[in-house]
Amino acid sequence: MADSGNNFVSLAVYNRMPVYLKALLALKRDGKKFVSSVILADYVRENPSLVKKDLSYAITSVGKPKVGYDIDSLILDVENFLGYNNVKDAVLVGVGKLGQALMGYHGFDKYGLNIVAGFDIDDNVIGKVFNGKKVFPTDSLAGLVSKLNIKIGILTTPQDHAQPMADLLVQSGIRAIWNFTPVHLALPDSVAVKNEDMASSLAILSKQLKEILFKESN
Amino acid sequence: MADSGNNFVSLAVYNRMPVYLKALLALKRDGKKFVSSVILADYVRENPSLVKKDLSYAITSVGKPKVGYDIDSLILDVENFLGYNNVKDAVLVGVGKLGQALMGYHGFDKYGLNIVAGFDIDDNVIGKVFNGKKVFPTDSLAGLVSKLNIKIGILTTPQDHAQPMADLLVQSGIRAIWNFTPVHLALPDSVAVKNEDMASSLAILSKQLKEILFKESN
DNA sequence: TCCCTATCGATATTTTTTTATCGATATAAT
DNA sequence: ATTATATCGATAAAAAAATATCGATAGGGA
Repeated sequence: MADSGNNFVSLAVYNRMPVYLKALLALKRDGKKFVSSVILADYVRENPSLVKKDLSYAITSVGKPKVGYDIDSLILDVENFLGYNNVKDAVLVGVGKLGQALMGYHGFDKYGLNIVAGFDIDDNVIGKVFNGKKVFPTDSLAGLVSKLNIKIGILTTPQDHAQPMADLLVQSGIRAIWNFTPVHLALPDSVAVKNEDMASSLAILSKQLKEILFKESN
Repeated sequence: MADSGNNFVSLAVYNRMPVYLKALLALKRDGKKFVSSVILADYVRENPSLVKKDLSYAITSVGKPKVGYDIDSLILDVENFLGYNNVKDAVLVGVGKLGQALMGYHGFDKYGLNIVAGFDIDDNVIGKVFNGKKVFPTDSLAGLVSKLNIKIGILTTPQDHAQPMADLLVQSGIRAIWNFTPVHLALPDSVAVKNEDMASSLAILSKQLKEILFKESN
């Protein structure tokens, strides 16, 4: 049954769910109507039992023995679980190359994320428009955030502005920060943080590469 | 003792290690010489026992009772564990906004990652230079990768080019792909993949935000 | 129609990860 | 010099996560 309210679901499940979704969309494109946990597990390289348990958090209707799950309905369930249907407004602070890339990324619509505006201190970008979203001076951040009751902030500033801008976001009423800077932010418990940690990713990739090359040399 | 060779260390450790490193660098900047597992755990919001166990994978010298670990030597150990000292060359495919941001990002030096060149099919970027790295046509990718024996490819293309370009990378001899596209890549087992999954990150951030707001409303 | 089989969903088992405990010891205080 | 204490490092215990098992059942084929 679907997880209504606040039953605990582990972060690992949240990490795998979008992977299942990508697989389901690919299977749908291939014209498939049903998929079993075995097929899906094979596709995403997980264990079928794990897939069944994970999907049980999202699913609203039962799967059929001998056939598996209805792909269309499963896609809806997973998208719903991930919150892709309820739109979440966000502001972005630091409109450099990365900030521009994120403002211009059309994929966020799909995830239910709507970047309302960008903020920067640089006159060269203030006033510019990326993907229909305008860049404002950081002075005006607090006003807009509180007026529109925005809860999510995306942080793409240079390192030395990360903490001050995070503080400004929090003062303005932001309660969740998606941190693309490599800075360890000091924030109150009342604010959620997700660090997009390139260092970790790269370390994991290197480790895996090392393991693959090691296995071959033996 | 430090993990030499191929003793298994879990991905969770690899995820936390860069967080410890950031904390250690911050403590060093504050003039601290030693740090205990309790202090470090408090800083990164983990359990002291976990910190001790994690650090044991990286550490080469023992910590002192009543004092803790020597910060300078611990920083070296963790950087070594993460492979920041041995330089890893990489190529980047897809020099759009995100590709340019990554090519221009100076932080990668620190992690031991050296982007040697960018590749694209668009004449508007071919020939341009970002952060001292030139952009070449994708035709020339295979030649350069095999000549320089490069093992890591960074994928920042539009969605529809992701799989073909991943295939090209693999054919050229690339053995590890850092995938910034939201595409599920079909690749042989002999190639490591790390998906930089924005969908997962955002889902986790939303979940945390929801939990925080839920907790307050009760 | 009646069996055979693939699969679900629930639960039991196993494995992995995290946390707690404890003896040894270096440092600081008395 | 002696004592008290904070910490390490090893290991035991607990918790969490992943995997395997199994009865029930829908669908396909004899």
